[in-house]
Amino acid sequence: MDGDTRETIREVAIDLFSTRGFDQTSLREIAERVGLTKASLYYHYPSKQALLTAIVSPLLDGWRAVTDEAEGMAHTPDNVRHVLTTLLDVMVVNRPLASVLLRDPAGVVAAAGPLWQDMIDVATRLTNWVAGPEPTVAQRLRAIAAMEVLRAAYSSITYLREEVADAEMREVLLDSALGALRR
Amino acid sequence: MDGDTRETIREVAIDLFSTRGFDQTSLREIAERVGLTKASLYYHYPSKQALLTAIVSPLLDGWRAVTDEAEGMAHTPDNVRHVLTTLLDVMVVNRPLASVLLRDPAGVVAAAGPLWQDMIDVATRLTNWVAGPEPTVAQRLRAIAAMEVLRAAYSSITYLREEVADAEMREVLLDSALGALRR
DNA sequence: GTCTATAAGAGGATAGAC
DNA sequence: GTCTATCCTCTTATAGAC
Repeated sequence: MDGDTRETIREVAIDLFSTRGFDQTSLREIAERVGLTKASLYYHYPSKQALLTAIVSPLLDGWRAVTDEAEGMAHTPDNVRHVLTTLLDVMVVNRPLASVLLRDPAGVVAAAGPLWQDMIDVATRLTNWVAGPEPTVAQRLRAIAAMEVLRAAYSSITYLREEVADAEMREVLLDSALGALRR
Repeated sequence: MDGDTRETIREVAIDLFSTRGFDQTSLREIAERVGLTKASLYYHYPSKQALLTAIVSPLLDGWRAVTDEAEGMAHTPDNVRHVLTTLLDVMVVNRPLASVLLRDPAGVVAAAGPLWQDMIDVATRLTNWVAGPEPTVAQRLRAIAAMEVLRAAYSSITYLREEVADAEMREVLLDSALGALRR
């Protein structure tokens, strides 16, 4: 059974957006891979932008959940570790999906509009929490750096040919992020 | 004197590519901002791709210089610090230019072709050197993470509203990258 | 060196038959 | 739900006058 055409379209789109980029991927290509015509896609999604939104939303939801939880917690070393761990989980789970953002930020920005602003806002809130209360500029820079380390979960696809076990990646990157954070 | 039209075009293109993305920026927009017509651009650059190449090449050259120097050095803690420092300098100096790459990697990949492969190759060589001789998977992950920290030089534009002095940024990010690297 | 005019094509999106 | 056919707009790029 291939019951859910809508879901198939979403999966194909994730694959293409994450490798070729959002702008570089035409609806014709997606339709071809799914085995439909361009016009048929519009029955399932009213626009290319709507398709993008359907793809990206789960990641935003994940970030928001982590952020909401964090902001209810005191900024202790244990809690920082916990928050970074949870965030890393979200990133690893949504790996293919997040590549969509990294492949063509400009295209996503142009298409996603307010959704993108939401992502910036959530990411900013999270970075601010990680930086701690009344942070110095240096602490804020370190917080940004720590977040960038987690991004290595995606870059590693480019640079490491061999497969890395999710568990090892989580462990190493968490420790590395904490290293980037402390003075 | 506005003697060098060619250089003016390059500067306007960097500005637009880095904010709107390579694909999202049309030659019409560039021409408009420069005060020429689209057709006139083609007198100075034979194609949009050639324009991109002219923009990106200096960054590639910078990376290559750092990489070549690194590969002639032993992998000692002092040398690692030196290499990361030099790389950070290159990134800070070429900040607007590097944003072109980050804004629309997919578009750049599609247009730059072999040039892009060169960049991947150089970045890979550098990451490998930073990981040290016969590295474990964990060491390679940490090397990737350290490189990502340097990228915070660019992300900080998004997250830090206030201006950060180049000197402070270099100091903090270098220390943070070293923190990400060590176990 | 810069212009006007135009070619040649791809993209997203819609109308309406089946 | 899927199709064919079409619209409209925008793009990169070229031809040729000045």
